[in-house]
Amino acid sequence: MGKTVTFFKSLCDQTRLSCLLLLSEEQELCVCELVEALDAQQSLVSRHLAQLRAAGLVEDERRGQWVHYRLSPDLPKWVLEVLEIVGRAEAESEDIIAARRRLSAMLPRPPGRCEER
Amino acid sequence: MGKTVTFFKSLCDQTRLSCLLLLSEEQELCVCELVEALDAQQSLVSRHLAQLRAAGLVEDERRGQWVHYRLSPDLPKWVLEVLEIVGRAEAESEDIIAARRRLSAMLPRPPGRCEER
DNA sequence: CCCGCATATGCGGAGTTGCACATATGGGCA
DNA sequence: TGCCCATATGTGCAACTCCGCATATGCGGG
Repeated sequence: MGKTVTFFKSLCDQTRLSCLLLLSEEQELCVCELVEALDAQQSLVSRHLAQLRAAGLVEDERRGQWVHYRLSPDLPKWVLEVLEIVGRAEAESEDIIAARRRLSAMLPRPPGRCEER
Repeated sequence: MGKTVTFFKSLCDQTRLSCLLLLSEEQELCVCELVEALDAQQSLVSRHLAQLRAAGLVEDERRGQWVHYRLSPDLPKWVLEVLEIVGRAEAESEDIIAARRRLSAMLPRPPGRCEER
């Protein structure tokens, strides 16, 4: 199947879209932060992240108990452009605002995040 | 469901994506042209166009026996930006090139198109 | 070594999607 | 009116998606 179609399949679910947009904003988040931000079940988030990884959109890195996700560093330019545009368009959406609020309410999270808690 | 997610659901099928990209290029196409360009069944194309119409992405206009489709005139700017970016990214794809070839091979089609045949 | 926390995955069910085939609708034309 | 062409839609099926629940895995600390 076309790579482009595969890319859009990743964007056409609210959980995955929110993950991608939050990762664009925050550079890097661990699973538990996304679970909190999206107010979703851990297994759900984990599964969608696995799909994003399979699609090559994100990469993960284990640090201790935590697994951190970020956008893949080698995404084609047009993919980044699309994400940026969508990010701007969605910036004021209920979902994203609520997610950001829950995220920043988690704790004071100095650089290093989950490791500190 | 979020409007954004709905939009991407429209893009995540190859038939619909190709329809949208061809419509971006050609301004306006009738169903039989899309059927030819995509080398697909008429019922398939018609159904996907109906989905795009339901999503508000295209509008149709009956002219005699033919129904012409074009992008909706009131699409949000970010949607047009995404379509443009994808159009550029997909411009060289097998699918689109073949579609363009079949389209231009249909006939000499002066402005007015299907009406002339 | 064992426990607990963070994360991943097996599994099954409900809903959805994409498709082909057949049929319906609607317009032009003899 | 009757026929033909372009388009839309009903129907049934196979495949796939999304989800929750339960369980597995991986890691650090006591």
